[in-house]
Amino acid sequence: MKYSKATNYALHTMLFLAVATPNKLVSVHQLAEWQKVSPTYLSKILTKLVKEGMIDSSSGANGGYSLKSNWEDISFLDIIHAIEGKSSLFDCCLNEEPECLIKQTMLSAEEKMEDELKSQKLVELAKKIKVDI
Amino acid sequence: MKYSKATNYALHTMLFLAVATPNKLVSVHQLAEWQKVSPTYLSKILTKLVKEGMIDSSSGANGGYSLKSNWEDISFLDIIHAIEGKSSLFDCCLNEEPECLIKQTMLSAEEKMEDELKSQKLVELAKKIKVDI
DNA sequence: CAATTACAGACTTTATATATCTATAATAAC
DNA sequence: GTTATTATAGATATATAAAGTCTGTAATTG
Repeated sequence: MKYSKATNYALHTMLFLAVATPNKLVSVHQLAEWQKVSPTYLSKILTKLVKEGMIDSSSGANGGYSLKSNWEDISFLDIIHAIEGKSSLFDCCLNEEPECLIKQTMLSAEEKMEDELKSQKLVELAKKIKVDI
Repeated sequence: MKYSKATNYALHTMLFLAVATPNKLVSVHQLAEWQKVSPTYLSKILTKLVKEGMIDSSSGANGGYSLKSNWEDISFLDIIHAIEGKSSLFDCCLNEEPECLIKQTMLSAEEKMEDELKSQKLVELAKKIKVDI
């Protein structure tokens, strides 16, 4: 069980936008070159973030992606959910639902991780990095 | 990102052994039929648990699998690690290691889940089920 | 010896992630 | 308006891992 590379790219892109250019537009070409991934593939990932209302996009020359005004509220969990979906990590193989104790246990553990991811805001990491620079 | 079915089978098998027959030997045939999975495939999964020292196996007629004497110490995390491996759920795609803040954040969240899984012992679930019966 | 059971390795199948290719739509610059 | 630039969408291809099968071997019991 691993987080997908798509989640990896999404998180790095969001942090890039938050740190380097919180207002300016950044083209997928730039973002893709930096992360050594193909622009069309990264584009698909970023489109998911657009649809979830985390970033804006504008076509045409000098177009690109930028954070939305409410970006300081965005948590790690928001980004992960946008890419991986929101379904739980475990589903009981048998027909013991909804009483499957194993599933209940797994879900309660998963919630612990999600609580932490929800508390981790993008803006906090961005601040840390800016201080370092 | 999902837990594998193999982890699902392993957890259910361990709970079965803990509840139904904490001492007796149970053949993979029985366990597989109950979970509607092929015996050879389940056998591969259970062999991992044997190698991790969680269960014993004995060949020959009336052979099968049984919990080891220290089974009351076994946690969910132990079983999951035996099947999924122990590597972390997230690896930074870029070469920012070991300072990648994103990775650090992801790992700290994962640890919250693991702490919970470590605290959840198989024996507690077994007790709950026995009371229900 | 014969039946039963676990174990091991090669192999196949299936599903999903990853990535590419091509075409279309929108916008800006000229 | 034309051209260049950029995002978006859909179809397709490739890679990787999970899930499962097949066959044979080893160990134990009766």
